[in-house]
Parts: sequence; C-alpha cells; structure tokens
Amino acid sequence: MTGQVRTVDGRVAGRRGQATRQKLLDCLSEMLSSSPYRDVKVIDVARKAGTSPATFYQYFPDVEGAVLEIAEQMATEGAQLTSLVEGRTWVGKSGWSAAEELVDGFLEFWRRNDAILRVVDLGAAEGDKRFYKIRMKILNSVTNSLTESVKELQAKGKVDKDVSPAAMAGSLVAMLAAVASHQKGFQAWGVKQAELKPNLALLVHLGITGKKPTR
Amino acid sequence: MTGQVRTVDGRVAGRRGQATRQKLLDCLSEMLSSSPYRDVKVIDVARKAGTSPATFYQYFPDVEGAVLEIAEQMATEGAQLTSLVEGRTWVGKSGWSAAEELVDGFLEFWRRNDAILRVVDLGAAEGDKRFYKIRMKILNSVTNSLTESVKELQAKGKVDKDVSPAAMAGSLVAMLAAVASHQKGFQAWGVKQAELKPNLALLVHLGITGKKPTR
DNA sequence: TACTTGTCCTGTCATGCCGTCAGCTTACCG
DNA sequence: CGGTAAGCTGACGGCATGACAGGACAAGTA
Repeated sequence: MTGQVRTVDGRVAGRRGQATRQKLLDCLSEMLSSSPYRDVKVIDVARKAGTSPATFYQYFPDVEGAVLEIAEQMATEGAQLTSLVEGRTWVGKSGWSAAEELVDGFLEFWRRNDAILRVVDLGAAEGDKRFYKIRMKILNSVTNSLTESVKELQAKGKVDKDVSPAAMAGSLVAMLAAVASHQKGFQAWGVKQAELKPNLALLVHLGITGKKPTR
Repeated sequence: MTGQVRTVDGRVAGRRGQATRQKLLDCLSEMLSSSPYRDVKVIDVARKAGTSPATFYQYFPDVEGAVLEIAEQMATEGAQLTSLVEGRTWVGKSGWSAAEELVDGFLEFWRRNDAILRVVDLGAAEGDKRFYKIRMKILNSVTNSLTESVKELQAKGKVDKDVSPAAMAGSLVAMLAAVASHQKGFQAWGVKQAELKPNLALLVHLGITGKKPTR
C-alpha cells in the first residue's frame, strides 16, 4: 500500500517518469473511447503519447495492466457513490427524491467513465478476478448501503420478510449499471433520457420499499 | 436473403466447405468460453480445427466476422424468448408465474450462451451497429411484448399514466440481461440462485403491474 | 566547469501473428 | 478420362510484441 510508483524493472519513478506514465494512461484512456478494446495496440498508445513502445513497457506489463491501473483510479473516485444512498430515508417524498438522485448520480458517473467501465465489465464477466474486484469496489458501496436500507425497512415490518435484501440490492444496482452502459442504445431505440430516469427511479423505489412513491 | 453460403472470394461452399466452416465456428465458440476475447487469435482457432489460418480467411474476413456469424445463429434461437411473454396475463396468480417463468427462461438462455453474449454486449456498448442489431433482435422480442403488456394495463387504468411503457420494459429487460451475465458474480458475492430468482420476478412484477404479486 | 550518479528514453532485434496469393489437391460430372 | 470448380496450404511481406543495452538528460558535487 505504499504510494511508491515503480517501473516494471524495479526502479523508482521520479517526477518526469510519473508524468510520462500518466500521459500514457491518459492516451490509453482516450484510445479506449474511440476504438474497440480489441484493437487498442501498444504502439498506437505510445505514438499518441509522443513516445516509443519500449517506454510503455517500462511502466506496464501490457495493455491490460495499464487498463487495470486506470480502472483502479476510477474505482477510487467511484467510492463517493455511496453518498447517494448513505443516510437517506426511504419514506414519503424524500424517498422519491432519494431514488431520483441515486439514478441521476449513477447514470452520470457511468456516462463519464463509460469506456473504461465497458472493459471492466467484460473482464469481470470473463471471470478475471482483478476486474471483478474493481467492479465490486464501485458497486459494493452502493449495494451495501441499499442492502442495509432494505434490512431496516424489513425490521420495521414495512417490507415482506421473504425479500432477500442482498439479492434485491444487487439486482437493482446491476440494472442501473446495465441501463447506464447502454444509454446510447436506449436513445437509438426511441427512449429519451427524460423518460428513462423517472422509470428507473420508480423501479428502485418499488424494489426497496415495495410501494409506489408519493411524489 | 439467399441461403447460399459463400466464401470471401465469391465461391459457393459445398458440403465439405460448409463442414469446415462450421468446425471453425464451433472451435471459435469454444475458444471464447475459455479465454479472453482480446486474446483469441486466428491461428489458435485454425490449429484447434486442424486446419490452417489461410482456410479461416477463406470463410471469414476476420475474427469479428466469425463472431458475428455465431451471434446471428444464437439470435435466431433467441427469438423464441418471446414465447415467455406473449399471450400471458399479468393479473392474479398467473401474473406471478408469468414473472417467474420469464426470469427463469432468461437466465437459462443467458447461461447457455454466456461467452458469445459477453462479446455481443461489448460490441454493442462500443457502438458497433451490427452487434447492437443482434442484441436488439434478442431483447426486442421480449421488450416489445412487455411494452404491449404495460400499455394494455395502462389502457385499463391499472397502471399509472406517467409510466413510459417502453422505458419500463427496456429497463427490466436490461436488468435481466445484466444479472444474467453476472450470475457467477452474484454467487461469489454470497447471493444464491435460489434467492436471486424470486427477487427478480418480484421486480419484474412490480415494474409491469405496479403491484405486489399474489402468490 | 567538469565529473558523477541515477533516472529516463529509444534504436534495434528476435519472435510470432496477420492477411494474401499462387498453386496444389480433391471431388464431381459428362 | 479430362475438365472444372471447390477446397486447402506453404510461404511471404508487414506489423506488433517484448526484451535489452546503451545514449540523453537532469541534478547534485567538488
């Protein structure tokens, strides 16, 4: 857990080195949004960064290694998604706005990081534990909070006993992630953002509380 | 729209040729389930099929082209998913079993084709229209049927007017697809299939009818 | 200024996959 | 048996990969 940035061959990276490294990550990031993951080549990233392939291999074992790095950075930022759920109440009007803001925050985060999230999703689905862990890191914060919310409501007798809080929270979060990563698809299919959001919020509210929201 | 199978250079494939072609597709399919999409090489597929790379290029322009072929086959089979929704009623006990069977059928289909569906999902998310179209072909049958169901219920005044049928159906289907493609993930996270299914069914029922099911 | 030290970058090379072509083999038909 | 089209492959130029050794550069030291 040291902050020490190291090259592949063990040297400690200085100021200049870190700048180069970061530039490579930025260029890779950009590349991922403009061309299919399968076609991203080290040589292209290096060229774009105004350096040579050899330099790339000084800092990363391969493309995947660099992608993991970017994903890690994003996951750290993504931890703030918890704030969308934590300390929220799900009753009455504030319940509805909680649902709305959760949906909003989620879609926004996904839109901002869609390229890298696609790759993380693929890696996780393919069974790669490193990607899976990162995906967890992002989703867990939200999922856990939601799980707690459901448990509380259950304890108060406001939600049926036979609902599994973890399964429900997980399903809702998976839905949000899926819809978020196919936002463009929905638009192309004739569903506008404006009508998508309230429907998602409705589903979230229904899932958590089991009741229609009072708006 | 002819059933004529043609090679890249325009010849018509005979019995032997079609067999080879199919063998290549099968090997590619197998390869996709055992190694990351990014690492699937033409030469490996060819070796596995006991033939040479040059032969592969006789039948497919590249790996992606072959993947599209497999996906197309799967999409054709997937059209039968419509039957999970079409002609179903969403009231009373039969409403609950409709939800249950929809979830069941969906998860099962996804489990059977998870490798290829992963790649289709990635392609669609990356904005490739061909993959997007295939994804549509599979999901649309279900989505459209669900959309109709919601519209009918709305017409009868059983569902709020401000629900967008298309957005609701799309979100639910996206959820099912997402959960299906991360089934292993859920298990690793401690959520069992057995508790996942009823929760998904509950969400589907809530989304379509706006009411808790009577079991 | 000249020298030293450690960081940083690149030219180069062996290796391996890509994608194409010419040409050989096989099957079918009159 | 000879012709024709299908089917397959060896071989090749081209390009990405990944490793290494050595040169460029900045910063500190005498």
